[in-house]
Amino acid sequence: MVKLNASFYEDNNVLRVAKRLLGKLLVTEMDGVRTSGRIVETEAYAGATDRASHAWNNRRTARTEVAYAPGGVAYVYLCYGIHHLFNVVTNLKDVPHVVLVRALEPIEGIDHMLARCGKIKLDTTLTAGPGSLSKALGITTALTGESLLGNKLWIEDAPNLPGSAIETGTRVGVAYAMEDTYLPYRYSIKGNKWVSKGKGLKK
DNA sequence: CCGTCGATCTCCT
DNA sequence: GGAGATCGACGGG
Repeated sequence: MVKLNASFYEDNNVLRVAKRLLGKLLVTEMDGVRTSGRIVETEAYAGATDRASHAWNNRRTARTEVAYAPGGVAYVYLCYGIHHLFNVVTNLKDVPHVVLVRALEPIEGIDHMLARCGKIKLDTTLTAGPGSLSKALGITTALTGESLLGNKLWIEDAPNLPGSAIETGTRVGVAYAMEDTYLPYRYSIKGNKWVSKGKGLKK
């Protein structure tokens, strides 16, 4: 399997990256344990011009500074004080576009993932949802800023899906974003059972 | 099956 | 002080 390279992440179209990430393999390897899952759901956050983005209007805080790095690093932040949400930084330096990975289909190291989550049986609660998948793969805010070209956390290539296999919708939990609430920036693999149950708002 | 609520960090969008 | 790119526990029907 081939790791996605810098040029994949430095693409200046965050929507294209979000769609291309569907079907690819998100891998972590820590303490000799490899776990992975196929990406089945993503959301794009278009930085300065996107009111749903933490980096709207080029806002810079300690938390979001990493989103301004060149594409190809992890942006992991704490949501509701508890959940670690994994995002892929895209585009060039100083353009804070990111893709939130919202759901995975578990592939490798399922026993390790279950153990991390205190679960016995495999079901969709393991990795359907951005907080859940981070816990299953052992992703925490300690990994924010980590290169996706390194050996802890990376994404392996897979063929791009045809447009007909991709479901498009509105993003989950962004009702505060005013005119950007209804942007069609959520993508998932049509009919895949590992997609999260989160509902985007309808216009 | 559904609605409610608590957890508890960051930024006030 | 309040809300948030969330989840799971709990109680009622």
